[in-house]
Amino acid sequence: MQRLPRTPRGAALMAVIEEAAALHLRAQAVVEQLHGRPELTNACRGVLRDLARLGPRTVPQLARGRECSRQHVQVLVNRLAADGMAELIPNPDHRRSPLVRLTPAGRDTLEAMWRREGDVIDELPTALQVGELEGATRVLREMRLLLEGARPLQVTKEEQR
Amino acid sequence: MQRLPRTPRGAALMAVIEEAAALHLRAQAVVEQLHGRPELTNACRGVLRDLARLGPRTVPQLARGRECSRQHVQVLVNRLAADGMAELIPNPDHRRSPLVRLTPAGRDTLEAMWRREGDVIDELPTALQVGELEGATRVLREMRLLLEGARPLQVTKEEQR
DNA sequence: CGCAGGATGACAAGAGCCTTGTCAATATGG
DNA sequence: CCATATTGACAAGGCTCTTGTCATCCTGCG
Repeated sequence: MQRLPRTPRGAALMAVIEEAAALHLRAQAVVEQLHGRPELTNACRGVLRDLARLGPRTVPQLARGRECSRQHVQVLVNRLAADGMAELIPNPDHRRSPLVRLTPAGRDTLEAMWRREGDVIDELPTALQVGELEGATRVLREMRLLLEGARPLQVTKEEQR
Repeated sequence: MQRLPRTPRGAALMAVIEEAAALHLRAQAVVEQLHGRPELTNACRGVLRDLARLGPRTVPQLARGRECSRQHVQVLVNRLAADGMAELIPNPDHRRSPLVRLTPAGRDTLEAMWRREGDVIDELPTALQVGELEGATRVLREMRLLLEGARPLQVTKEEQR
């Protein structure tokens, strides 16, 4: 039973992917127990982050940016709205599709999350140098772009059925 | 609204985590469409990989190695057994808890998966050097170990209720 | 302007992943 | 030998996400 990239470079690429996956899972676990259960679910937090990063957006816009179905995003947004984390405001460009905006409560929640995460990150006792970290980041980004390759995007017409 | 690690190192660590997550998701998407839907689901593939890596194991052993509930792993194993990918063989050390072992069909399936993945990896057109990749792998591993910190493990007694 | 076709919100059914709780049968260790 | 723990099986339920369907709204084209 062979580990199958056959070139040294292939093996090294595979190792990076595996470690990236392991780190991601571990980081997610840390984040999970950091914000505890009671707060928002993972997917909701993702939408919240998008709203903070991108500003008010309609549901379909959020869905496109997230590469998942607009119906699902709709559910998440409705949940956030019900929880007072987001609100729907009139959209001057579209009467049927309101803009979703963070409420102050949503903003506070997000900032508390970021503060908790930042605290953990800043206190990690590591000897890693900023230069090494930047090198790793660059490698990871390049690999992601490679894997994105010629990716199709932006279709719609209800995703071509 | 601030991105909150306050030190340069914190920001660099955060960047690595974010890129690792992005790469992981992208790699998962590639793998997903590589093996197509008809085959096994993601979780089943994970168990299959564990079986190949670790050899015959009981369900509870698999669950502990995977940090998820034994009940869930049981379901996955039952599914694999039903699909002919794994088989249950008598366990000399435990009459009630059989060992789960890959069948030849399971092994073939796994090897086909690895071959497909290896082919994609080996053919990525990248200028990244093996040394850079190894550096990135080292950084990622170190960060994961940092985040594992003093992690509790191996509790049981039905997970302390 | 009028209208066809696309976009949007809402709802539903369903798949996959995972958890906790429970139960009966079996192991284990003192 | 017996209390305690483990194991397999089943159930209920939550979260994430998909696809399909509808009625309604919007937009662009003629």
